[in-house]
Amino acid sequence: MPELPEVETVRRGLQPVMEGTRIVKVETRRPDLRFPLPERLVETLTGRHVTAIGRRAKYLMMHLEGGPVLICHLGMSGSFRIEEPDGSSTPGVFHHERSKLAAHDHVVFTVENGSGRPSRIVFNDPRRFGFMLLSDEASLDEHPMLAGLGTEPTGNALGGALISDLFRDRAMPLKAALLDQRLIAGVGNIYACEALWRAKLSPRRAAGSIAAKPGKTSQRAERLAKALREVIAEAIVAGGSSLRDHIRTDGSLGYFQHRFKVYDREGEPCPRYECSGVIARMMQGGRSTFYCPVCQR
DNA sequence: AAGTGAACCTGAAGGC
DNA sequence: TGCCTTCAGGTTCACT
Repeated sequence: MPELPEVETVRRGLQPVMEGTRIVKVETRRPDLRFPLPERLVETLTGRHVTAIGRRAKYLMMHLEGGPVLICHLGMSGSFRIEEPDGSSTPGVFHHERSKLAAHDHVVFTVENGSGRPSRIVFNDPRRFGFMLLSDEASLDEHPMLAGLGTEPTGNALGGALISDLFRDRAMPLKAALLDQRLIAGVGNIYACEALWRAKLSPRRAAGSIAAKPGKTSQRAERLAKALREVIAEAIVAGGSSLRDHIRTDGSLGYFQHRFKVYDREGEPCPRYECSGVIARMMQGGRSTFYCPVCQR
């Protein structure tokens, strides 16, 4: 489910309910996700105030008073849902299920904002590829899961010049380069496909082939940088993509999936104006790549 | 270095 | 109805 836009959507959902609140209870309903849950998870979090909910690439960070940071990754199927207090005026679809937990609800946080009406934040992950790790504010950047991450594909940091520098002399296919979190961090299978279509670049092309010669600029690298920034930004505005299940913390759906141009559209005509191509699917590194063989070169 | 395949795990969808 | 295969938004590791 979650690439950068989905994780950012989750962050924005959690922020108003968690920031500034105190965690009054943490319940773990199994000992492990992808990794064993941190041994001291419950005792470290219980009773502490949440100071901020952050994000880096596809990682969520729950910052706690006094220094601890809970690093969360949603894997393929992880999600958080928020259960507002009974009688809250905030709309939520889970009021009636307040006392029930569903299959694959693995970690339950109860937070208290001072009104005397606690909310529950429930982490659900059927496939358990997600994980939670404890770190500390002071050493967060050096945490093994975060230290090697590349540039965020948001804002102005990612430009043609940087793409050129990152991709120069690399023989790996562009698609593989986009999925390499050490180069650009947060792009997954969907947005890699979509960005390459927008940039009219073949997923097969060697990454190094779009790099500018020293001292020059590369139109292809500029196009790819722009396509990445735009598709990520648009997806965040749309609340991410919801494919097989709900994504947003309030139970509503993101709607960017309706704007996919190539992803999961094998056999459909290429949506580009006056392109006669048909969207194709191939496997690269064990993942499906969707692309237009006609206009993506 | 690049490419492939497998592994982790569950569930949905499609074919028969 | 059931049984089987294939595939899925991520990451990592072993091997050619």
